[in-house]
Amino acid sequence: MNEDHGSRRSGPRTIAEIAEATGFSRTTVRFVVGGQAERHRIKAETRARIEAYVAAHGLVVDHTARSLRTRRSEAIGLVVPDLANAFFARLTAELEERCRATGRVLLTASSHEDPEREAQAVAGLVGRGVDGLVVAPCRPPSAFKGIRRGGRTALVMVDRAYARSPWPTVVSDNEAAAHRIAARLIELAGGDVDLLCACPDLPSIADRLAGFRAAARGAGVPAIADRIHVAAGDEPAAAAAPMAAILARGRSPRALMCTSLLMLEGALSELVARFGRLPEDLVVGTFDHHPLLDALPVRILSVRQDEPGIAERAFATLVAEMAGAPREAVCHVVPGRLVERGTAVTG
Amino acid sequence: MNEDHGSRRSGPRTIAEIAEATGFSRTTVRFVVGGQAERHRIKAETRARIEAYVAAHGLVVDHTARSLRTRRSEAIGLVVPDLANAFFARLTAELEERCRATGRVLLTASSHEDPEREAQAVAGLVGRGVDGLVVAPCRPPSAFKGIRRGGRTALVMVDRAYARSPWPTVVSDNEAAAHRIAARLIELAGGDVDLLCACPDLPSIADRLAGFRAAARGAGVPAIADRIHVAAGDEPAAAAAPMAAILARGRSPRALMCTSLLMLEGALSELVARFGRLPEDLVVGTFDHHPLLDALPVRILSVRQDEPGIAERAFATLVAEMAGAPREAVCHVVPGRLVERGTAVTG
DNA sequence: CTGTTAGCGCTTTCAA
DNA sequence: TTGAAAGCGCTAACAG
Repeated sequence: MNEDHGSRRSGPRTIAEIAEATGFSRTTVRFVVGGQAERHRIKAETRARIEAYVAAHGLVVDHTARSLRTRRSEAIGLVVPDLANAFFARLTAELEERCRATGRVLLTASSHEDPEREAQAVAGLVGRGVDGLVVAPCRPPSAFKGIRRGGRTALVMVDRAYARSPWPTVVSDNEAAAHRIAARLIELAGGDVDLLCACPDLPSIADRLAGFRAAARGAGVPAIADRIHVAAGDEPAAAAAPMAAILARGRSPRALMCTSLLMLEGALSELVARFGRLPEDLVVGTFDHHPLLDALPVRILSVRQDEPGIAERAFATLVAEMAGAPREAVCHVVPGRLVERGTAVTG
Repeated sequence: MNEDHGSRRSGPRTIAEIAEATGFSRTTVRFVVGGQAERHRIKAETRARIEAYVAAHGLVVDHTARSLRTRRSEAIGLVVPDLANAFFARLTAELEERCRATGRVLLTASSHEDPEREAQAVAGLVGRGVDGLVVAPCRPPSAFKGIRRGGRTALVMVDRAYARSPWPTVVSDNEAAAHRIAARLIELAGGDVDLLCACPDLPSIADRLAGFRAAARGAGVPAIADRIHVAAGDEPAAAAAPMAAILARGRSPRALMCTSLLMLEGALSELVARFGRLPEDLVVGTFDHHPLLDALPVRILSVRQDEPGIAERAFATLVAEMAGAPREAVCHVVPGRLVERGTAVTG
């Protein structure tokens, strides 16, 4: 029956168990394990006895119970389209690091670009009592209105700046970066440049398109609309159709700009399939850097988004709001870094 | 003073609030929102009134309070060396998906290969009351002995099978896969093959080394010990030193096997730095696939680990243990998939 | 069919 | 310097 008398248990103890075992009250125990022994002038011997017991048996304070009482969980939630995506994976890692450093934990969830899943994820995390939420939203954020439990959950958006979002937002400088890449490609290829993009309605992608268009306009490139090719989805296979359209011109593109690494992967596959290799004089521009790009036998420009910077801004904003700062619907823009490398193979 | 009378609040309600507002008891409300209306034969009108109220005002059940009472959190924890690493990112995504599908949430933490951080992460997650824990351990798992709160936290290890671990473990078939890659490289390069590796003491890497050695032995390759080059850490920059040793022979290696993508990246950088391009007849074998590998101008073999398979096995094992199944210290081996692609550039 | 009650382990306030 | 008591929102067992 009662195989568990409290003293035979292995594993860490609760505060009440320690109190009973040492003969002091819960309050006293809590003061010493909470590091408030000095402040409450606990007798040295009392303190020593309690600390010895803890050292011997261990202690894990139950955050569940603590949260219930204090109405805060020291946890923050993250909702992204896809955790396996390199950008979001790095963002997750950076946020997790900041959580750890401040004694918090990170709860993660993926929306797979599905607003319903996103809503479920948010509700689930809020129900778990997260103090704050970082979301890379897959739709205009109207759905977030009523979700905040008692209005107490802080919220910041990342990666996608929907117009007139009421939430603070942190994004990369997509338009400026796209402008820089495009201008350079146009310069290198004498204006003969194509853009391969997916999900043009996402704010981040729309900004990249705008940057591309502005650069083309600035350089006087004609018929730029015919040079913008939209894939059905942001995955390598979806790049096949638009690439077929490009290759139907009967020659390799001179310069190719991609709005994501996945598009680039798809494009390269198609080129390799068509020509047996990557055309030597091709120039490529892309968003999101990957070290393997350096080994490709083409001239390549990429923009590395500043995940640590984005994470830092988002986290700081979130913490400020959790600490009671008024929410401001500002959009923080974090610059990326342009990486240009001459082609290695022809060097 | 009392600006909040309970009915003026916006946002979802607690069960007690709904009970008071509708005039029924908490039990009744709980039965209908918990989908147990049928089972307890709640009057249809009662049910309709409650459901209407919920539809109008929303409801978020407080998992914090529920957990405190039920002693389970419907949450599982994941501790990996680095969330940004592509393999672990995919594993995380797969686990998160399985959590979502079963109404759980995933709490993530990184150890950065530091046993102390790992212990902190585990303690933090256990303190949060996770029902189960998936860990890619960075040291022999002796430290996990006492951590399980009340002995109730299920635990399964992934990616690294330490000898005589008392916990169920799920890993890739590193040795067999390495054997296959090595055998093929030896065949293609007439036995002229080098291995670049980091962290040879990790069980996964040790297994890959063993597979390499066995293949070399089987093919009668001489002086294989001289062909194994160890980097100081699993990061591209650390590959510089061992690559320098290889290149000091005055010629490009014929076949190069890497125990991780990061090693491969470092190796390719060095080759490009040395020769201005990748040597045309180089053959490369590596662990962990990446789509960009397909665009490299070298013949390449890679083993794609089966993250969904690993996640599925780990999750199933964890759920079984949480459901009361006895813990078995078995090691599940999930086969990877060998991807071989002829060189695109010389094709 | 519906309501009452007693805690889960913690923090907080008040008392001694 | 220490202790007692109330209660966070929920579930579970038992009464009607």
